[in-house]
Amino acid sequence: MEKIDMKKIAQEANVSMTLVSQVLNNRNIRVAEATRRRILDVASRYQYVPNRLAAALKLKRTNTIAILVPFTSVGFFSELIYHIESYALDRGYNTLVLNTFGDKKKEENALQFYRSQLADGFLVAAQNVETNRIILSQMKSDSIPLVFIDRFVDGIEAPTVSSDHVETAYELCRKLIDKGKKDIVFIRRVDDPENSTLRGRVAGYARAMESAGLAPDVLDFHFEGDEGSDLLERLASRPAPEAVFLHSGFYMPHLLKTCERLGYGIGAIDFGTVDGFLIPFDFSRAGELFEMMRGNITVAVQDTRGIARRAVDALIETMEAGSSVGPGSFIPVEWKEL
Amino acid sequence: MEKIDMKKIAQEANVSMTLVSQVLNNRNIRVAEATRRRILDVASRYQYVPNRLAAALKLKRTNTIAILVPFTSVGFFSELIYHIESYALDRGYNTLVLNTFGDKKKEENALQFYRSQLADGFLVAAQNVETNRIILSQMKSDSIPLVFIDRFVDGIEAPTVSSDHVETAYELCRKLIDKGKKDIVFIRRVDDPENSTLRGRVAGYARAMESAGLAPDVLDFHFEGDEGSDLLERLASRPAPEAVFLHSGFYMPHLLKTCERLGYGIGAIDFGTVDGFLIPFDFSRAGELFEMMRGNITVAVQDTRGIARRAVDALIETMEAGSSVGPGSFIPVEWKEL
DNA sequence: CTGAAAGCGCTTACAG
DNA sequence: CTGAAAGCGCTTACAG
Repeated sequence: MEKIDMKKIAQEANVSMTLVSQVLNNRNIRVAEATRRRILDVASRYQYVPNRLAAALKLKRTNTIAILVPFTSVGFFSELIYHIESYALDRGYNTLVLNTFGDKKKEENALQFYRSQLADGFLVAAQNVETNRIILSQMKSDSIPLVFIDRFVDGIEAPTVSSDHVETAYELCRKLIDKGKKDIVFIRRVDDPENSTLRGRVAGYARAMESAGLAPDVLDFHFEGDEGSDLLERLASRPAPEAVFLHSGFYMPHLLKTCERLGYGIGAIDFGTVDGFLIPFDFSRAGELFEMMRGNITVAVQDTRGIARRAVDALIETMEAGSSVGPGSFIPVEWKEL
Repeated sequence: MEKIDMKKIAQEANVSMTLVSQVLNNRNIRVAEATRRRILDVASRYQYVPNRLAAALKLKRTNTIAILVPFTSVGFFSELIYHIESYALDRGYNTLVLNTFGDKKKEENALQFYRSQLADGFLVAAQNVETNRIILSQMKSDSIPLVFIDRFVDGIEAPTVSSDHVETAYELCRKLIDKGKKDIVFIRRVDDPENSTLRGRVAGYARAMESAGLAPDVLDFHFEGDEGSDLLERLASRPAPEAVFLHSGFYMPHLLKTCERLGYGIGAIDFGTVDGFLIPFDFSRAGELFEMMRGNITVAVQDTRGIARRAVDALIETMEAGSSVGPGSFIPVEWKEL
């Protein structure tokens, strides 16, 4: 089967390429119905599929939204991608996911992508803030439409759609305080310290503690899969806390395993975190731990669907209007206690 | 900041576009070092980024691999994507994930994508077999490089990289038989009946049962999220089984919830499945269930990393050699008992 | 060492 | 109603 293009269709149907293009793209021009049929017939006979590369080159628009997120196989970002892709498709846009794997080099490459014109707009949850600031500001100066999702980069003006991380953390910490806890440690993974989400949560936690006359107590750990974590050592060097505020549910299984190895009386600890978590089937003693924790878990669940839709709307608005929409929006979280 | 292209760089540097292209792409031609510097300087001064659309249009190659998979936020496909992207990048290829959401229309669109030249080759885990057969055979006749991953479509000749689903199911069923179980029901979601993976597992299960003089017993259910499932009714109409072979661990939480609602003595049932599973944090009674199941779970865990790498290798070989590699390969599974 | 020119497959004023 | 022609931004023979 030989390769077919518009030129061949035009020859075969005895019309000009102009007409072929118009008809195939459903432009509402007046064409003789017979001519129209002829063109369509030839196209389908040869199983013609347009070359989007060529069209995009000419039109300077690809009808595609790029989503830049750190890779996660479960949880917040994974759900977010699902909802973004699904909703963007409904709104007539293709999507392109650029995973960064927490790798500076890869995130940089992904961002350089933008000027290679493969996408009309970007939804960005940047991970390596330092690396990205430069590229993101280039994007701004080239007026590439850009919306931050979940997190933002200081100094880059773009709408941000996210939960209100500060308020959420404040409320979560208040809930722990209201249960009578005083010794509440905020546990955070620090591999990504400039992450605005994390910073916001720390700020909300600290404000809640201070306003209750308590001293904020932040414990940092490093994490590279179940192997390279120093959480155990960090926790071992101090007494077991009364309550724990873990900045993201993503690390909850790891935290539980660690607590277990340290021999903590898990039933006595209150846990608060953001976003639900999943326990792996081969997590030994998972059953007992679950039982012990019952009644001591507070979770702020982010509305990934809401965030996704608002972000896509904001980006499309920016792309189509050519103007930046407001300062972004906060999407409310949902609380779960169990 | 004005838009910069090769033409402008050429003018600015007082050379031809040819030279600019050569230098910027590191072609090893002999250029005066001064000229070379000049070109590079101008390019970086204007923050030049090449238009990959234009290059791809000319070269008829994008250096991109498309991955077509049904969307899953956790589990097998999610891990697979991670390993494919990561390894493909190591081998110098960009990737593009096309999620299908189990939607015929969307899968069709995604496949039509192929001839729009946005990718040089495809890794396909097709979900809607009927819809796709036509398009896939078009791809074959256009000699687009294609490798099936995990599952294949009958009648389309392309290498398939996957676990040996038949053998794996046979062995899994044997393990249950060896534990002394006779009443072993195979539970499967039937929304995707032509799925070759599922078919293979049923075949392996049936062979193991028959070779032990037992009657295969397959129970079908429909599933659309936790809401629209008829598993409860299907199970309720019969006595509790001695052992269950669930075709994929993905549905394990759903099965457990259902068993619990039916009041099964879960400790008495042996469970066998393929791929690990994750228990949601808000799964009520998860703890007790975990405890009851201990010692009764057998899982065949697929080697997603191995599958991903082999598949990418096979695809790249096909793309670069222009010739189809062999009939594909099986990647061994790993067994877990707990 | 270097450049002029054709062409990848589209779209769209512009001119009948 | 319809067509000839320019141009999107690259790459690559081909010719000095």
